[in-house]
Amino acid sequence: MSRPRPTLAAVAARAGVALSTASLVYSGSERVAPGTRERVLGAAAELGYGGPDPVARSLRSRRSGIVGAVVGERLMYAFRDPVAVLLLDGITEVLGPLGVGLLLLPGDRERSGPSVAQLSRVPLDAAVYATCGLEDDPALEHLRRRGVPVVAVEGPVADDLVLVGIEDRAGSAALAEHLRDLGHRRVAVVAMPLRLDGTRGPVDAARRSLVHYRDVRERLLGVEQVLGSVPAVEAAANAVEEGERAARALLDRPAATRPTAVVAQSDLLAAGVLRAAAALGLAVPGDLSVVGFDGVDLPWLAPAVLTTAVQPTQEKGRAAGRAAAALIEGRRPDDLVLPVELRVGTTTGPAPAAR
Amino acid sequence: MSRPRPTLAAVAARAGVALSTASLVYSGSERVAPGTRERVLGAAAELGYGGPDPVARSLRSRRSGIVGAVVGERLMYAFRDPVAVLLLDGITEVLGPLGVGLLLLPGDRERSGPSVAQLSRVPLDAAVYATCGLEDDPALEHLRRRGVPVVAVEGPVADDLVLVGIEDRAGSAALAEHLRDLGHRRVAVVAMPLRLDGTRGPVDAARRSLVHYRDVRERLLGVEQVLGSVPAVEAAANAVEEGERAARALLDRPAATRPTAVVAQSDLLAAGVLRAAAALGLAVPGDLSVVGFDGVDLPWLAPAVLTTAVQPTQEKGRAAGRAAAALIEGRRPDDLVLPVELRVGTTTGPAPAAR
DNA sequence: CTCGGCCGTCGAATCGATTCGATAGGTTGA
DNA sequence: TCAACCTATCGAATCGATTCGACGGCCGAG
Repeated sequence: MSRPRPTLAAVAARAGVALSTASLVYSGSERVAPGTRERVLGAAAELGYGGPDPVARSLRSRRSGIVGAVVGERLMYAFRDPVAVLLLDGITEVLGPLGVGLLLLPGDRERSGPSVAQLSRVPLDAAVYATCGLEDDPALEHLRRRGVPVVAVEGPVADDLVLVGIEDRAGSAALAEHLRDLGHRRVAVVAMPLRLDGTRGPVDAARRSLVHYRDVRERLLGVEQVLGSVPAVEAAANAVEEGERAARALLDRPAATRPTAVVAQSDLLAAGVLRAAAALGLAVPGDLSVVGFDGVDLPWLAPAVLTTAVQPTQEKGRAAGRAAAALIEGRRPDDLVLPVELRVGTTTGPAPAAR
Repeated sequence: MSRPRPTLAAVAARAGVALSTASLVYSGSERVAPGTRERVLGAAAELGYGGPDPVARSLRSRRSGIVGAVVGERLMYAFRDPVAVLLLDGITEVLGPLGVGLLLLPGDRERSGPSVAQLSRVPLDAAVYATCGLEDDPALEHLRRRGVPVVAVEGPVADDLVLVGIEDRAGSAALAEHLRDLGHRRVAVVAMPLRLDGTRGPVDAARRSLVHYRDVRERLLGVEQVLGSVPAVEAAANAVEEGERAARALLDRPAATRPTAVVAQSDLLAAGVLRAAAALGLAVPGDLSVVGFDGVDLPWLAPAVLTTAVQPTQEKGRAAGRAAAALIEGRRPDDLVLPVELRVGTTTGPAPAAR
């Protein structure tokens, strides 16, 4: 057991062939005689040889078969978000059959990016900024120097990155128009975190200027483009409880000043808003209309159907996977922006008559 | 851009030192003169050298800094389970600071294990069977031949694996005792999948003998050990909807033959049972008591508090991470079984009087 | 003034494979 | 029968670092 693992050289020696011939057997070359092949495979079996060492193979072929997924915060938080999970699933769906594995690169408690120390020890063919991405992330600079191509999903924008995104702004605008057409005039936004520092509460101009996430900024702009400036409350995380908390701050006041509609920047936050509304005894959509964003499956919302902008999350993941695969092969794929679709559910209705 | 990346040799040449000296600089050795160090670092900066190639480094050091996480099914299913997410989070919490990355090894549609083709291309220092693990998984055999040490969390049991688990049986037995003490005599089980083949429905002896998951088997045994043989319905997946579906089959019948308590093998399934009960107009715990397992945070269950066996999921993950780290260093850690704790909530009560 | 020791640097072997050009042996056509 | 060709196998260079033993020069001690 503690014996050193046999190498291909040992196998070749045992089979009585040259190292290069044995290698040919494993690389599936046609140019090796059936008898020889069997002899090599036989020797390998006898020695308990488990196949060519991936590291040595990578060294020569300049390819590790590993793509890094930068998820930006602790897994337990990142994966609470169904969008992140679906996205990763789409990526692996494409990469898996190609024999490429996905390496998780979570940030730790404090920083939002992965540690450069870890990054520099891991052989990456490409990296995907999956759920996050500060535009001044030091890890990004490191990847550049290493020559690791990067796909950014809703992430940082730069010329040397391939971008896969969705119509955040248009989708948000469509939701805002829907509310405007229903007569809503007092509309508020519950925003996803503008940056990962645990801040929550009303968003003022100063805070507003600190937005680090592209999708957050775009979704905000989409609403403002239709409704003008609207009050916004930031959630400390993209999670149901945070949505509820933010919504309470917005809704726990007399009807005359209370918003008649809330635009949550994600379905998760919208679920929280619905819970807050229920807790405060507000009827949806009678007293309050609520919209989300993403179109994720929230089974426990039933029978309510959330009005939201449905994005093709899994397809976005597949696109990111395809982009990474292309980059690995040395191609440079085009940026891609996927459409979102307005889904009108049962959580929006005409604005209550002004009193 | 398309220029080949500079190598350490190029940096050394530029700095006018030997390759080995340059290497010393990057390996943080004390035995290099400050002036030399600066000259090398300066040359590296000028050339845009991003640090030593991880692959080459791994080849020599026989260490890749990568641990594989076998999650057994598609990510989108695996990560719907909060237990899986928390477990992985615990693992990365330990491994991350050690500079070790976690590589996801999902199964594909059909097989439950990762493909050997993928496995054999990836440099692994160790592997963790995280949420799954067939005892006859071909991937396991492959890892053995490759000499990759394996940590099994609730997974396959074998002498050459390090096991990290919880008191599945005792926890289940405690739940069963709780129900027995409350006077329940007609108790049914909603079981997690016995194996990953999409089967759902009543579990007969034949099916029962096919159980491939240790935790499922143990939890079943725990209940039987207290209550004797009880009817069980298998869910096709560990998910809320599947729990609901299984529970409907169990509960949609006259009160005289309906179970008065349901033991769900996970909190997710228990949530489904609660939904089924609500849909059928059954009061909990008046008409029906429900228990789960895991102790995960299900915010949308509020204000109900699920009676369940709370396992230290995250600590289990940390333990698995520590075990993997130990194995990488050549140590052989002991198996570990963590305790679970009965949490009595509001979903269990005295059995309804027999009519 | 000289010798032992120490510190910083260098050479060379090594990790385990891939891959291309070369070669030996056998076949085929003229 | 011999040249021309194939084909299966082999040798050797290569990927990019790490690491250990050796070496040269500078210092202090005798």
